[in-house]
Order: sequence, then C-alpha cells, then structure tokens
Amino acid sequence: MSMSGPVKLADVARAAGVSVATASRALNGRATVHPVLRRQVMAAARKVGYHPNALARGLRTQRTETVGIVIPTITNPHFTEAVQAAQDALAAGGYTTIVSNAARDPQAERRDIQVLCAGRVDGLILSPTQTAAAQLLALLPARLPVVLMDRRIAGLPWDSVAVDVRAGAIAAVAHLVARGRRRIGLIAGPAGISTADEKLDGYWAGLREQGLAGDAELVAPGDYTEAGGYAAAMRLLERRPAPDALLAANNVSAIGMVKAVRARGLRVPDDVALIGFDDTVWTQLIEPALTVVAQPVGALGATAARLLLRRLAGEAPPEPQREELAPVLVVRAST
Amino acid sequence: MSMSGPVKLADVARAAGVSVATASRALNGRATVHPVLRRQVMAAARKVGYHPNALARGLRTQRTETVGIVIPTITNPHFTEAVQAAQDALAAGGYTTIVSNAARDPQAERRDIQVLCAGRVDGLILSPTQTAAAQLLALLPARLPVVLMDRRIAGLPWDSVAVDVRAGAIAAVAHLVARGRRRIGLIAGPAGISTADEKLDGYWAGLREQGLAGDAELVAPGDYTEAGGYAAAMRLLERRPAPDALLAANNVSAIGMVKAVRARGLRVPDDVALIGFDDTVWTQLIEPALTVVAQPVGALGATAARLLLRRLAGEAPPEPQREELAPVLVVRAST
DNA sequence: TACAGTAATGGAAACGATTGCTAGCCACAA
DNA sequence: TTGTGGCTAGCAATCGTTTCCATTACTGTA
Repeated sequence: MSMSGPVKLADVARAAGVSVATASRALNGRATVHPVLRRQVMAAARKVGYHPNALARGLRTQRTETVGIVIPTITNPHFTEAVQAAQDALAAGGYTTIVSNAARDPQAERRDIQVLCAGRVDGLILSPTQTAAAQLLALLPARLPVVLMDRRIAGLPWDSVAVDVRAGAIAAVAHLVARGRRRIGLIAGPAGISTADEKLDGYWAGLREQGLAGDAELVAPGDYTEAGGYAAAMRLLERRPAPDALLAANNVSAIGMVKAVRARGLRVPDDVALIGFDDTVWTQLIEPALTVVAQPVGALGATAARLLLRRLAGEAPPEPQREELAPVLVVRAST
Repeated sequence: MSMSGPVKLADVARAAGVSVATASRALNGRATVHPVLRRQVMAAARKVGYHPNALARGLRTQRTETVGIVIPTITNPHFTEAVQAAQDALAAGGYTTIVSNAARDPQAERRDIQVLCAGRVDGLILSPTQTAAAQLLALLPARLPVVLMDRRIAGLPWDSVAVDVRAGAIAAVAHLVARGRRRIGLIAGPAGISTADEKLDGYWAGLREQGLAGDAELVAPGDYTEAGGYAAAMRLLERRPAPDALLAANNVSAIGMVKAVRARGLRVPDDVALIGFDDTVWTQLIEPALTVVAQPVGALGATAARLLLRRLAGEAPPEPQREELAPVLVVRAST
C-alpha cells in the first residue's frame, strides 16, 4: 500500500487486470470499453488512490485546460476583482485558472510569465507592468493566445480590453470645474503604463475642453502607491496659489491623498475637493464619502476571459480585437 | 522560421549543430560541455526563440520548482497579503508560486485543489473552506508536502500555521468590559471553519474571565460576508436591552457592521462600541477609526512558506509542526 | 610511438499519460 | 464449415525533456 512513489495509471491497470490503454480509456469515458471492465477500472482507481499526472497528460495531449493570469499586485482590489470575474467566466468555459502576481521587479515579472507559459497553460491574460513590448513578444511562444487586460501596448498582436480612463479623467475634470474648481491637482501614475498615460492625457484634454490653461506645477508624478500618493499630495498642497481640488490616478494613491489632506487639516470639500479612480470598499465608508471614477473591473476580467475563450475555441478573427469599457463618475460628498 | 508548432530542444540542437543531449546540458549549465559549443547553443536557442517545455521537464525530473496556494477568496486582503508574503519567501527559496482561489462551491474547491496538485506543484499551501478532512486527504497524493494556513483541521498529518484568534477574541472582550461595556454582541463566522469556531470560543471564554454570564441572544450567526455582517448587526441591534458593543468576526463582515450601525443612526462609541478583526486599509480612514484585533497576515504567509520550504528541503521532523501567531489589539476611537 | 587518463559528445532510455492501429473474439449468415 | 463484420482490448509510438552509459577525441607522459 505505502510502497514507492506516486501511483500511476499502470498501477490501476494492474489492479484492474487490464492494459494501460484500456484503463486510460475507461477513466476518460471513451466509448469502446466494456461496461464491466469500466467499473472494474473505476473501482481499482479509487482503491489505489489514483490521480492522473497533469504533466504527462498535458505533454501528450498538448492541452492543459488551464489559463494563466498575470497581474502586477495581488493586493490591489482593482486586479483581484477582475481576476475573480475572469475566473468565473473561464470556469464556465471549462478552464481552470492559475494566477501569478508579478510585481517586485521586471526580472521577476519576466520569470513569472515564462514559468507560466512554458507549456503550462493554453492561454494567458496579462496585465504587464514593467516589461516592454518587444521583450514580451520574445518571451512568449508565438502561437499562445494572449489577452492584454487593463493595458494597451502598441505593436502587440493580441486582443486587449481596457477602461477608457482618458474619458474618465475628462469627466472628472469637467465635474470639478462645474463645481467651481479651477486649480486641479493631479496625482499621476507611473509614466509608461498605459492607464497612467491615458489619465494624464485626459486630464489635460479635460482642462482644455473647459477652456483652462492648466498649470504643469499642479501635476505631481506618482507611482500608484500609498506613500507616493501621500508625498505627491503633500507637494501639491504646498503650491501657491493652493489647489482647490485633487485627482488621484488610482485607488491606492487615493489613500495617500486622503491621509495627506487630513494631515494638513484641510476640510473636504470646502478647502479642497477630492476625486479618486476606482470604487473600492472604503470610498463610501470615509467621511466625506469619496467621489470616484468607478471602473467596471468585473467587466474587465469577464471581457478578457470572453476574448480568450473565443481565441481558444478558434472562433476569433485573425486580427487583434480591441474592447473598450466605459467608466462611470460616481459623485459623492467629497466634491 | 514560422513553420509548425512550438520550437523545441531538437530545433535548437539542429541549429547549433549538436545533439539534443549536448544542447540540454549547455542550456542547463551542466559542467561537461565545451565553452565554444555552449555559446553556440545559447545563440541558437535565442535565435530560434526556444522556450523549454515545463511539462516535459517536470515529467522527466519529477520536480516543478513550483508551489501552489489555494485560498477561499482572492478578493479578501486577509488572504492576499498572506499570499504576497508567502510568495516573496518562496521566491527567495527558488520557487515560483501559482494561486488558485477556490471559493464558489465545495466541488469547485476540490477540483481546483486537484488540478493544482496533479503533478503540477512540488508543494501546497492550503486554506481550505468547504472540504472535510477525510476528503482532503483522499484528494492529495500521499507524499505531497502540504501546509495548512490560517486553518486548523484535526486529523491531518500536515504542518499548520494560524493566528491565536481565541486569544484575540478574549482580549477584545476584556478591552470592551474595561471600557464599561456589558452587553457585547458577536457577529460570528460560519460554524465549521476553525477561525470562526475559535473566535466564538474565545468570546465566551472572555466573558467568563470577566465574570459575565453572557447572553446567547447576543450571538448572531454570520458568514464572513458584508451582507451577512449587515444582517447580523441589524438583528443584534434590535435586541432589548440593546447591546452596547459589537464585535465582528472578520474584516468583511465588519464593513456590514459599520454600515448597519450608521443606518441605525447610532453614535460610535457612545451608543455602541465597535471592534473588528483584521486591520485593513479602511479601518483608519473611517470616522471614528475602528478598533481591531490585528492579525499578522504577512507573518502568516511567511511562516507557511517557511514551513513548506523546510519540508521541501527534507529538513523537517516527521511529525507535523504547529505554529501559532499572536494577534494584537489595536485600540482606536471606536471603543 | 604507445599508452593511460581525462573531457566532451551522442545514442537511447526513461518520465506517465493518450491514441492509432492491429488483432482477437463472437455472432450471424451463407 | 467458413467468411464477414462489429465490438473490444492490447501493443507500441508519441509528447519534449533529462540523464545514464558508451564512445570518441585529445592531452600529457613514459
């Protein structure tokens, strides 16, 4: 019973008194196996505690029924909600999902991507952060179906889905101006990431649309972290004349923004109005509740999954599909 | 160039003018291969865009350098922070990590566990929710190193690490009583999950230690969800005499608790004091800030990783190790 | 020059599954 | 009795690596 290594198909076959081939067919529900033998095999498998080796099976069939999802941080609800939704959709399509959070450094990201795609998955959903387009292409097997989620990267022949955050930023600026704000500070995201670039672009476009010149001094570089958001907000609040509104480029830096405003003892929205990106759990719990550009993160994941499933089924047109989701400005007490 | 299927080692060997054996040795940095040939092979590999097939390699070597982590929900920071920490520790040990969130139903949980462990990983970190001990044992290959994280399950021969939440609940009750509270309501977790059971146990033990009889009417069954927490809090607040304090068994149900108290228009802590479990991002942002039993979730993950790495290295004693981490009561304005 | 000893290479056997092909068996009809 | 055909079961090839083992080439010494 407790002899050598893991129990394999051959053990089942021996216990059932049949060949490996028959055992395999019986367990996989293949047609041509006698009902009696099938039952024998099933019983034997249970008795010896058989678990098929996914590696061997995948090697032979060239399919793993598994897709990989690579996200920058597993601790940001923006991504985990998307993953959750993607996972549900993929499960409905018969695929299991494995998640890898890259974060850390570019090298780790590349390594993680490589580990995942080296034959382990049938497809990939990617939200790359640090790795350039050319490198990504070189990293992945040419034929592997890939969907970019929450990222746009020029020159990659893959489907992609993203939220129109440029429009979101424009809407946020318009809303603030409608509330009488004129000096709007932006806590930007890291340059080079498509979402950050688009938000910055939308910020300027929004000001232009409102007939405002804007002030480069009111744009503080950030890095999508709480500490970065705090520091950026602090710097912006020192500008003179002072900003009468702040816009944080993502949910994490918004936390830093809120803390900075409180540390300064400013009243919201009287002294300064606040807007964040992404509607996370705490935005309605704080006082005053935070106005946000809500992103349909669930739809983000679900759409990515849908695109990938279509590719996997071979039903997608050859040219890359490009889906765009609309954000929603949720107005609350902070503006 | 763009011919059939994925490029394999044989292609590299052909391009470099060597045998597959030599190509393999060169790429793996094995000793006995001539420097010149090695360079040739490396160059050839890069040129043809070679990526080793992890399935084939794993099949041959019987190792994947990968560990799996199965958690109930990827959207709860309690788990994602632990995963993050575990991942860092495992990466330092040379392992990559794949995460699977089970949630949904018991069947999905079992399927996910099985998918992961079927030869794909060298070890497993598990926070099982729905699956009974006996089933778990049957599910996994006998020799697979497993660590239970944030769960205690009797009768399983595996290492485990958990927070002493019983002590946490006792401390919470003691603190409330010291603040003059006598009717303490508990929004419990789902019975059967070790953390929920221990918190409940600690709640009663805490009352006993304070010389209070307690009142079964003040314990509301919950399910670790926001909706459940809201409903439970609402029910508790209807009791007469009314509770003068509420304790929520986890971070998610605490959100429901806070919202219920606000919906009732009660003042915190004057009308009712509040305590939650787990110190998440919003606990300091709300007004008044929430007193919590903070759990060392990072240490939870790191410890799980450490235990697993020891097992993988074969350095662990045969009997299951059992680590316990201490929670910390963080007193804020809500009590 | 011959020989021993070392270093480097290639052939081929695993790893554990799936599956095309062949062949045995049996019933039935001629 | 013999031929035909439909079910089934088994043999053996295959997936892409790694690695054991044998073999070859080369170095240095007697």
